[in-house]
Amino acid sequence: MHWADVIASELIEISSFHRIATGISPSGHIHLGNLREMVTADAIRRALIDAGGRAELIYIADDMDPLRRRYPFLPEKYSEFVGMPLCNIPDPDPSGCHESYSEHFLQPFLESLEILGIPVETRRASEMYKQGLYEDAIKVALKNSEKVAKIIREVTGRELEEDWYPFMPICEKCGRINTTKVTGFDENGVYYSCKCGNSGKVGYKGGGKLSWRLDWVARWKILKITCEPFGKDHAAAGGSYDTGKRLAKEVFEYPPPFPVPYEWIHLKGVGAMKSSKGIVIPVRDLVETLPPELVRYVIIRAKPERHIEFDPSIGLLEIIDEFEEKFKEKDRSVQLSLVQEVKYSNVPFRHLIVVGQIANWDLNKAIEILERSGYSSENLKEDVERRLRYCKVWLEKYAPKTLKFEVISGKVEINEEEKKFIEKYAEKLREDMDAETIHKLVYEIAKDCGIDANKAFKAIYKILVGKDYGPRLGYFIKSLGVDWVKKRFHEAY
RNA sequence: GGGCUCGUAGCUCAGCCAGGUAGAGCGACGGGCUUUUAACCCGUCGGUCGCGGGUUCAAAUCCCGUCGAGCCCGCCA
Repeated sequence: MHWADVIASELIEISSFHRIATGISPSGHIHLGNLREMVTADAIRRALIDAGGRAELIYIADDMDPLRRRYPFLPEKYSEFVGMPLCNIPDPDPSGCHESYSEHFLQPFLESLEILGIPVETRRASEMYKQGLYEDAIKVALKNSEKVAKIIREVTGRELEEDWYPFMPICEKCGRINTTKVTGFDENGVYYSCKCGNSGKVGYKGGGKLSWRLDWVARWKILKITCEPFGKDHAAAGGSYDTGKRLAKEVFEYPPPFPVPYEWIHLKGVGAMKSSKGIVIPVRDLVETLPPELVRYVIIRAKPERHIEFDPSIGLLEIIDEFEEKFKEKDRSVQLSLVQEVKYSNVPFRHLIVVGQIANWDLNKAIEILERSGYSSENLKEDVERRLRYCKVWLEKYAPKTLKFEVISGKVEINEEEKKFIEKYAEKLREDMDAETIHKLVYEIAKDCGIDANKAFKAIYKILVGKDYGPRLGYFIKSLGVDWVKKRFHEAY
């Protein structure tokens, strides 16, 4: 049974309707590692529906979260914004394409979610706070500060100051949220003093936010969350899910959601993807490189509790092979990955890599080549058009050099034997020959010259692509144009 | 100090939740194929399921312990 179906079957015993929450932080590029949370949630949503239940996905974008420090990808002057809520910090892109720091990272991610077929209700924390949705929760938390502190002490073993409050006001003077300290509260608002020297009072609607461990729990109740995937950092003993469970029951009187902890995705040879370190593959980039079903498949094929070692290069090619194979078997991971009804032709991605390069990414030329090689199906053109685009991007961005070739010009060093072969070959090569004839001619001429066919092929590849090997020769020469190839032979030595 | 995950063929992993004669892909080796760049087809080799104990008619699977690897929490979120 697929992991998503196992979770769905457990959920459906609790209720037939579920609200699944996700909470990826828009504090930097949202990357493949973050995406795991969304795709995991969506796989569960689909599994629930397949099991006869209903489900909705909610994404709480915590744009009230303060900027922790100036990350390496940020300009120098961003030091001054450290501590301010992300929604109040300007777009770090020099073009200022979005209205705030958080929107700059959030927007492309939301676009990607549409491409990935993940229907999600997005709620921004800043808006929820301003709308007053948190008001009751804040009051409950403040009134129960001692109880909250006790729970946190018991679960985490951490010491909290006597006058600790689970609320972080935004300083009206310096705009920071992590430099303030609550000094008291009443019906009108929360009183604070800030390290900047300012002190004052903020309201319950948008004047500040609950500290993380409380904020998370408050959301569960406000949005009626029943299930939530989260990173294993939250899942560790004494982590925020542990405190959350108790706070939910004892302070907010709401049952904690069904937890689905998941592991990090590592970038092969680099380590865990961390937006703060800038080692990431942004989701936006990924959906331009791979068909959506494959992006999903990378995540869905692995159980959430397992590490994923993501290799965007040759390793990805192996996953694509696997996907194409399992696609025929109606594999469950494939089912849960498909976004729309896509009709795959029988052309492997691996082969498109070669054809695309020969055809110089021209669709009609590519189709022509494919048809000559015997591929045919109703949806060939439609499918190739779609996947050829991805293929090109992948090849440019992630493919190992060994899979790329480039038609070269200029002189090439070849020996007498090779020269003799090339000359004879060029002499016999004619424009009206078909690919197969061109190909067979190599063996013929090689035999005449008394050289090994292998050497003959190598000689030609050396001249055309500067390597000992290359794409299947007949089609290659045909698509380059026989006359052009002859000319190339002449200028090569 | 605490928690989680992993340990099964040379490699990557499936199988474990609901116990019933160890699987796949890749690699290697042998063969086929007048080259789809790491194409394709056929075949062979390859594992005391980390280790020790327990439960059971029966354990890779359940339980206890132990060793090794990785990560997380004990700042913030």
